[in-house]
Amino acid sequence: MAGVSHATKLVIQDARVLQDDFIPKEVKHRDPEVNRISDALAPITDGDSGETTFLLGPTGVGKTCLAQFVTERLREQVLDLQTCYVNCWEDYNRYRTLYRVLDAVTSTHDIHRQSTPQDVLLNRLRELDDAPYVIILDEVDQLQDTKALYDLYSIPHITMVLVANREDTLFAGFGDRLRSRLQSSIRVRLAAYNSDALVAILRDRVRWGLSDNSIGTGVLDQVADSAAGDARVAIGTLRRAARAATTAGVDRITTELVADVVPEAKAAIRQKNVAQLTPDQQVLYEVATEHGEIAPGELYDEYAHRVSDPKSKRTVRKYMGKLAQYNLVDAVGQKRGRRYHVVE
DNA sequence: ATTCCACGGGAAAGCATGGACC
DNA sequence: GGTCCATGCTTTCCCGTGGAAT
Repeated sequence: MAGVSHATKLVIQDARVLQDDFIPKEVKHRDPEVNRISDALAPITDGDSGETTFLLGPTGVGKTCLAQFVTERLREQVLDLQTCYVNCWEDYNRYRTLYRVLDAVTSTHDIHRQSTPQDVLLNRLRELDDAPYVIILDEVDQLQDTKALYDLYSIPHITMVLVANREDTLFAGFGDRLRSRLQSSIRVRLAAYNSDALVAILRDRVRWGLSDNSIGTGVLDQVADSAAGDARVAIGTLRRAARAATTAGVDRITTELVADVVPEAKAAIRQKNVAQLTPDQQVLYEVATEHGEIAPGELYDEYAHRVSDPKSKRTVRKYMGKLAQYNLVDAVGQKRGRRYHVVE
């Protein structure tokens, strides 16, 4: 108290608004998209099921935020509405997805992992037809087994909101039946934010979360520019800069401070993906990173050299497919001529 | 033209987990 | 407790395919 003036320190008033999972009470710059999603879900208010809706666009454009915002708002209108958020990164196959969806609305004491057949999960879901159910499937392109989509699609009281990066690769993995069923679904495409929009978003977060005058307009521009349209990176940068300012005991976020934390903000996203890999997969990624670009044979030899109990070549090929799907690595060329590049 | 290497689908084996039953 | 069974996940094995190197 005495001696140390508050004015000399940057104060984080509300750290939550700088977290990744924060959902604002109002969404800016996305009115047309919000309306289209709302329209797609509107039949639910009349007791029907909504349209299957895709939210498509690059990372950090607010897809997940929008999906949650709209379903949250719908919940205010529909009393018995059930909702569920599934991240397909974590629940990447049919069983886990169904389990998560069921677990969100019922007590699953009698359902146990592994030893309960998938059909049982599905039947239980079908029986829950007394209330509408909106399911957000995030990062749905990470789903290895699209049967779950087919299953859920076939249940009348369930409405799906599917979130993904790229439409073409997503639909390519679907198979004919599913593709034709989803042909008529609503698609909402979200473009990257421009710099002005990002600055506006950041300004709100600063107003809600930080003390006044803690960051200048020019510095906000800098944060926005470095994020290249990705709001997640922008907010992450702001969060890290605020934290750095706090530990340094200064009252303003400066240009230098932002420049310091930009690399780690960008690396953090990648780091999150790498952390989810198994030790074997991490070694493969490590080898690939050291070379930047590498032929499969050389990659395998080096990998086998580094671990005590190397997996088979076939398994490594599967692993590499996974790394490619996670966009950590790029597979260039077919068959024999293939080379792996690490994605920068 | 032939050989070589890698891909990727599918079948089967091996593993872990949890229930049922004794 | 101990044993057996069902289920799903991972890994390996097998192998047809095809582009690249010789």
